[in-house]
Amino acid sequence: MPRQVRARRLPPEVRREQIVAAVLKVVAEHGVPEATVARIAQAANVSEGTLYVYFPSRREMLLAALEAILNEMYALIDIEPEADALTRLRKIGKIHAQEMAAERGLMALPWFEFIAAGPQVGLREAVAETHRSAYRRLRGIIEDGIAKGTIRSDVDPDRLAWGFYTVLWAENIACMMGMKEYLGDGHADHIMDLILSEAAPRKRPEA
Amino acid sequence: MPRQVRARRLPPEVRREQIVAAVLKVVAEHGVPEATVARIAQAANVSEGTLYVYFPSRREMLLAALEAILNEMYALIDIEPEADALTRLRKIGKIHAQEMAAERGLMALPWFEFIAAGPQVGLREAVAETHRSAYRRLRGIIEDGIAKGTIRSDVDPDRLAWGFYTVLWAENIACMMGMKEYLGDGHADHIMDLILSEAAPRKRPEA
Amino acid sequence: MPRQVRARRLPPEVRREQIVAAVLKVVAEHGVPEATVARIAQAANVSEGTLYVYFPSRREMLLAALEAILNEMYALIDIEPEADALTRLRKIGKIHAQEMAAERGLMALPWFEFIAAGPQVGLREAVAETHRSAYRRLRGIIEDGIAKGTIRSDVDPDRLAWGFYTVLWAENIACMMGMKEYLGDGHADHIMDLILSEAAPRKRPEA
Amino acid sequence: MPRQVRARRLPPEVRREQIVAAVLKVVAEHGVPEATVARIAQAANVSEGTLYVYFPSRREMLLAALEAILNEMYALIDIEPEADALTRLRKIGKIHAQEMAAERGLMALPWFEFIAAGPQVGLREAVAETHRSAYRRLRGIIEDGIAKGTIRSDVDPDRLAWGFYTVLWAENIACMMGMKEYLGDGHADHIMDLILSEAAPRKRPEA
DNA sequence: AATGAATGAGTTTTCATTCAT
DNA sequence: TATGAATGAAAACTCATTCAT
Repeated sequence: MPRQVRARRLPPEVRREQIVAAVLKVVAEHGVPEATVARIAQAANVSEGTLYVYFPSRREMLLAALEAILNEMYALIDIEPEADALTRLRKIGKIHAQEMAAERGLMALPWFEFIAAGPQVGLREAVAETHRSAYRRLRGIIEDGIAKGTIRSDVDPDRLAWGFYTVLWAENIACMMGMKEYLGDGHADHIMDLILSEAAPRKRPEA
Repeated sequence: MPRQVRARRLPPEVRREQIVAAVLKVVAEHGVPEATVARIAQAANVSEGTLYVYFPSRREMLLAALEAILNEMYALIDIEPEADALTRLRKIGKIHAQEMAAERGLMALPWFEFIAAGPQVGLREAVAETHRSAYRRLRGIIEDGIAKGTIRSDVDPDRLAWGFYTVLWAENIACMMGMKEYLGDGHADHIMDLILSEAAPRKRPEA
Repeated sequence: MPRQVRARRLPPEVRREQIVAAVLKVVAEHGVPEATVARIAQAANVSEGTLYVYFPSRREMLLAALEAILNEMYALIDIEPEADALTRLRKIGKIHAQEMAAERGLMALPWFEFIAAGPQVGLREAVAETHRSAYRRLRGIIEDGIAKGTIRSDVDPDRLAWGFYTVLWAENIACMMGMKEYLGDGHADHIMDLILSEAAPRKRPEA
Repeated sequence: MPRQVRARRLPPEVRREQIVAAVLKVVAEHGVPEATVARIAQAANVSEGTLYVYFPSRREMLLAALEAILNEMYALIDIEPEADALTRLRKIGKIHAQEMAAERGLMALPWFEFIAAGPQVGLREAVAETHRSAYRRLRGIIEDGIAKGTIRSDVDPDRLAWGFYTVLWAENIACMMGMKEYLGDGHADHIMDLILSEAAPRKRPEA
């Protein structure tokens, strides 16, 4: 007869999600190096031993959390899927900037928080892969826009996608360092406009 | 009970620099969280005790290394001091890009490697301050350019300086994650051109 | 990476007591400053890590041990609770003297062994508080005796209690320094008699 | 040409005294466990290396300091050497009590501060020997008093000397723990009177 | 499946002692 | 004689991982 039932028997998938959510919470609050299994267990309202029933190691827990962030990023990218490419890009950029400025949600958990484990733990490669994955999705939008004529046909999709990404990254860094002066004064927005205006079709490239 | 004299007596200043160099080396190789005093001591070829003769704590060692990076950044910014502002900015951008692509020198040790110690250690604030310090220097160049007429007078120096910084940051991130495709294909250069061309005086601001 | 299971799983309370016992043993043998966690772990036959499962710090281990000593002292004070006050005091004094002379049991672990951690650790205050606590209990006996007429009504309970305590302290010091000549030849007993005879009611206060 | 002359060449004996004084100062301030050679060197205004020119080890420094305390105790005992024995004892007791209450001078550095190094360092035995030495001197006064008739001839000098010592010890302990209530309210004085009145010659032994 | 007590290697930091200068 | 840079063993404490229950 157990004195206290901490966690009811739960479907494995649910339990896993519960743990992943806990990892994200702890990482957001304390950063990766301080995301100890003890803290994760507490946040997940589960014993430390249970974590190891669902994950072979702390590293795997972090990777699972990274994947969750990727999905969040996908969700952001897939916002307003019926709009034209440029509109979509602008929308994505705007929301990202807002999230960064507000330090809110998963987006405010900068991806490279995961870089923090050091170059040799192998999380960095995972982060890079995550970025590449999101990047490809983004470029898909651009290529689609070119095909549909909503983006100038002479635009190099790689160039535009990376330009877009440049701003996202800078926002992430600024968010991570708490540089309100960068996030708050629309500097990133300005660069974003500059980059996207290059891609706008018709007439002069400047509006 | 000292058993063995490993390192010959050295002028304190030299030894300090030796240690700082070791810190940078270890951080570059393993990242901040894995930059243990044991590793630093080994890299500096001194005992762990010796480290504490020169620094009161591991944190101070890291801060000293951060300062060295800042000085490197200053040196980069002060390159070609007699040239006109735009030329200087272009030159700084070019060298930074090269260093990042080559993963060479101190510049290739991305500043925000130091962010990796986790939000609670207080290194992040130090990094942010370092960035602000370099930023101000950069803006000084711009303001000087405006005063001398080599930069358009209607340019907002903050906007331009942050725009410039945006690219540096993105390059740093890409370098840190080993994203050769970003660094090698001139994507950052392109954004840099876009930003700087806005600031060029005479004629139409866009080519 | 746990290699070996040294200690079988035990009810937490039992393990805690086991550790406290180990602390007392080590302190008695080596003194507080040399009561290292390594020694305590060895004495308790658990790993050092296990100690920190039950106590947040070495200091807390020492305080727990101090509390155990206080309880022992309480037990001594509460001996023969139905006897009259003077008889009780005499009995307490006698047993204390015996324990000190025999260097036996917890009583032989002088309280102020805990003072030895140095003035800055803050254990001294805890020791003082422990003494005050036992002192109050002792004074309670005396006040009770006065109320019941077994102690002269003109006796100042504080004076008598501190007088009693004076002898206990001296015995402790002598025990700690191994001064057999003091403990063995009844010198403390004599002072104790002197002090208690003052408190005896009726007739002449003793010749 | 040395940049800064810390300590002029000094007669060895003077330098030794300088160091011993530093040890006492540091022990009084920080206690034995915290009396590090670094602190001692600083207090003596001498390099750490120099300490080892005059003493083979930290332990010897502490023992030398203990000896200095013994001399201080001798000086206290030899106060008013021409007075009669009881007067001398009363005087000694009074000054000791004052010093303890005021936490002043070397006397306020309780001897058993030196016990703090732990039972196995061998300082305790040295402390005990110091006490015995002072004890013998004290008993000499008493024996002298008996011979001269200023102390009752039926008094056991050992008993009286130890009784006297009992109070000194208790005062030391109280001082060490900061028990103002004991030191300030004359409790120790009272016991002292009790003990000494036993030794007063003529008439009844005191009421 | 779930637990959490137990582990021990590893972390940062301290400090008595030595010895080349 | 005097120095203080250098040492390394040992201190307190942390934490990912295991496994008997």
